[in-house]
Amino acid sequence: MNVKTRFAPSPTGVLHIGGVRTALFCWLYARRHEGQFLLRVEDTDRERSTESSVEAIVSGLRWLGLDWDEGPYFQMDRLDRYAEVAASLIASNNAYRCYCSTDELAELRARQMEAGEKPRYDGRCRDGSRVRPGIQPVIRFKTPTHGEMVVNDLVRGQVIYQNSELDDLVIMRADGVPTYHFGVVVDDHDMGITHTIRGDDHLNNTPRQLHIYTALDWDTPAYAHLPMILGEDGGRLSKRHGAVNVLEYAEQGYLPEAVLNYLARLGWSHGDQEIFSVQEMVELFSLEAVNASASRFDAEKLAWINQRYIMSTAPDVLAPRLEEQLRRKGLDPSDGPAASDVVQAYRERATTLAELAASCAYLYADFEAPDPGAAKKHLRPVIAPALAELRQQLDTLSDWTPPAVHGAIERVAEEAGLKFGKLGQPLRVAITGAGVSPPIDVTAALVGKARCVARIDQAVAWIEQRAASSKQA
RNA sequence: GUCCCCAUCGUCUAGCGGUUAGGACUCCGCCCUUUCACGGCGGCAACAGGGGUUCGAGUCCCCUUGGGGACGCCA
Repeated sequence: MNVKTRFAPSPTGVLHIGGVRTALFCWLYARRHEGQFLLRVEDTDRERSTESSVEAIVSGLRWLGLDWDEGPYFQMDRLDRYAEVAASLIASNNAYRCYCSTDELAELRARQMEAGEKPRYDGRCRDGSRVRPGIQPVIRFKTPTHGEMVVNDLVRGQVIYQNSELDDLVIMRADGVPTYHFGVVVDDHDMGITHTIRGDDHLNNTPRQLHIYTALDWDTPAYAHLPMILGEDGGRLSKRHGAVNVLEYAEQGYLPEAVLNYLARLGWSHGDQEIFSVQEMVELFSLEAVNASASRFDAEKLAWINQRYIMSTAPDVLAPRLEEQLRRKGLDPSDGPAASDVVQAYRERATTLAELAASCAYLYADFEAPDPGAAKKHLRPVIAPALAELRQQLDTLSDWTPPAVHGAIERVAEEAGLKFGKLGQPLRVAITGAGVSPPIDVTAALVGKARCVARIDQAVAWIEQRAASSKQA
C-alpha cells in the first residue's frame, strides 16, 4: 500500500510544540513506509488566518527538516471543488439549506444547556419548508439520526458513537467557504490521503466526517489520533511552556534534531531507548507503538537531550551556529578563537548554544570587572606576586598551547609553594572574570596570549587597588 | 450538563496473566578532578481507589475518582 499522510495546520498562529509533534508523526509514518507527506493549509477561517502564520509554519517545518512532497495546498484555492461536492450532496438529499439566524441558534443552544441537554442543532430546516427569500443559507449535512458509527482508530482501537448524539453540522457557510469538517473530508479524499494522523482533539469529530464519506460513497482513510501534549502543570499547553513558536527554540540554541528526538519520545517509545537519530526514528517508528495517554511537556528533559546532541555533534557543524549566537549577543566571532575550538572546549558544559555563547563571551570581549564572589575568594593580595610572576612566564612563551601554559603554571606554582589549583583558580578569575570555565590551560589557550597577559595585569592592579582602599578604611 | 478518551515513580516511559515492577529526566550521596561540567557508582521515588474473572492480576471486565477532549457558520 502506498502511504500518503498530511499535515494540515490552520494558519491562525505560529507552529508550536503540539503542531510539531503531529507533523513529526505524520512525516515519520510517511517516510517509514516510503510514502508521501504533504502540507495543506486549512485557511477557511478568514477572520483569523494570516499570511504571517503561513510563513511561520513553513519556516518552522523547514528548520526542523520535515520536508513535504506536495503542497502547500490552500483550501481557499479550492472553493469551486467544495461547492461542487456540496451541490452533489444536496442533489442526493444528504444535505440541505439552512436559513436559521445566529441569534436563533444561540437561543436554541442556551435553552438546551439550561435543560441539561447536549447542545445540538434540532434540524428545523431539514425538511426544506423554511425557505426565506433574501437570506443566503448555509448548507447542513444530514447526519443519520439513528444507529451508530464506529471509528477504527490505529491508536485508540474501536470507538463507537451513537448517531443520536450527533447533529446536522454546517458544511458550507453562506459565502461559499467550507467549514473544517467538510474541507478535510473533500481534501483528504481528493489528495489521496491514506492515513489521517492528527491530534486527539479530533477524535470526536471523526464520526461526523465518516458520515460524509459514507454519503459520498468514498473510501475512508485510516485514522490515528495522537494523544495531546499538556503543559507542565497538566493543563492545556500554554505560552509558558511549549505553546511558543518552535523557532524560538532555534533562537535559544536548541538543535532541530534534539527537538524532534524529544517530541518523538512523547507518546512514542522503542524499549528503553532515549536517543534516536532522525534516521533511526524513521526506521523504527510505528503507530502501533504510540500510546493513548496524554503527556506533559518537560523543558528539563528537552534541555538534557539538547545537551546530548551538542556533545555528540561535530564542532565544525556547531561552529556557525555558535557564531550566530555570538552575533546575536553583539559579539564579533572574528575577534577571538575559532568557534569550533570553543565548541570543543564547551560542549559538555552547555544545554543550549545560547547558554554556550553566554558562557564564552569573555573570549570575544573584555569584561568590566571580575565576578564579585569569585574575585573575593580568589583574587587576594597573597596571590598577587605569584600571579605577577606567572604573567612574566606566560609572556615569554613562544608556544601558546594548553601543554605549554600548563607547564608555566606548574613551574610558578611550585616555586611559590602552591598547589596547581591554588594558582590556577586565581588565574581563571583573572582571565575569564569568573570562577567557572573549561580546564585552565585550555581556557588560557583560547583567550590568547595578549589578552591573558593584559588581563593578569588588570587583575593584579585590581588586587592592589582593593588592598589600598581597604587599608584606608 | 451530555458524549468520547485516558490512568505505572514528580515527569517521559518499559511491561502485552506468573518480574526483587526495568530504563530515562529531575533531586540527593560517593568517586574522578586545577573550577564547572562530562563520566562512573549508589540512593529516594510508582501500578489512583473499590469490586469482580483467574490457581495467579500493573496486565482482562465493571464501578468510583481524577485528568483531558468534543459539543461553533474555529480548526
